[in-house]
Amino acid sequence: MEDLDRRLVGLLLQDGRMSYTDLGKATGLSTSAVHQRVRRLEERGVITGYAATVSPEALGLPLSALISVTPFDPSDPDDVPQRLAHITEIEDCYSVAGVESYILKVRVAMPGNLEDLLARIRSAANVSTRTTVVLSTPWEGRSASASV
Amino acid sequence: MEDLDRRLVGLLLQDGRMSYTDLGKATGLSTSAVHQRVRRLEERGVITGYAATVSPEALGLPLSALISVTPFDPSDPDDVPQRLAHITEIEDCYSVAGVESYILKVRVAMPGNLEDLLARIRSAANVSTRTTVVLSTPWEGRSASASV
DNA sequence: TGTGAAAAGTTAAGAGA
DNA sequence: TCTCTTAACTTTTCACA
Repeated sequence: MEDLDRRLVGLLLQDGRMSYTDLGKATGLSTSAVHQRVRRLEERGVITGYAATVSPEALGLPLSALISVTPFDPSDPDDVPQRLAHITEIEDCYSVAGVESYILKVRVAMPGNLEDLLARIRSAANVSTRTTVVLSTPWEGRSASASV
Repeated sequence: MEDLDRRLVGLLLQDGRMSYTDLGKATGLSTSAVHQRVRRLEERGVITGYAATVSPEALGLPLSALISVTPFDPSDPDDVPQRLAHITEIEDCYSVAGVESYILKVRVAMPGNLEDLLARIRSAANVSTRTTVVLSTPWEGRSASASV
């Protein structure tokens, strides 16, 4: 990928609503050249979409936790992600190389909701869980990709 | 927060570049009413920004890992996040209630870079680390906030 | 909080190098 | 792959309910 494309991606990571005109000013390209390049980045799957970033606290979800998930029965077919997909509190789901099989990141309003959520996770996927509560978030979503 | 605001936030989580005109059509509001509401959501800090979402693989960072961080010397002043802030590979930094003090999510190009990164983390913050490699990501960034 | 209207700015698509 | 052009659309601001 070209340097110009990298710069466009970097700018759009910082401000996903930046206009093609401003992207052009920042890169020295014409508006339509920017437009074409961004469209190509989208088509190639480098840019997969655009999203508002919201404050979970402001939306009433101040409590985050990381949950390690281990299947009870290792002989079960491993369809844990599918079994958990409908649970909207689970923001991220990683399959990992560790003592656990999966690590989930969840957000809820308060401790009672976390208790309830854990019960739903355990019964939906037939797993045991180990939960680590997040006390504070020095930063999040800083796009390591920005370093590219 | 009102139901209309929730719907606007939900729509902008899904498509952060949606026009005010289209947001108006989706909510039944006039363009300028949408504009005012979105501006207020931004001012109140509910919407904190907009970002392109990119594929880390397409950017050449296919290897993710979760790193548990524990200070060597518990009597040290705890400024681990500040000491790590300059390391751009660290996408998320959580302070947690567990045997470890922090959990980091990082992205790198290949195993060698992970080795190098761990050395930099340990020496920058005077910590020990325990690393869990991510094998696959069934989903990520699904905005639990969408459930609001 | 909302509306509608008008000016200023942006996007999208095509022709041409 | 770039620029330029032009029509269609979107944003922004304002007066007013």
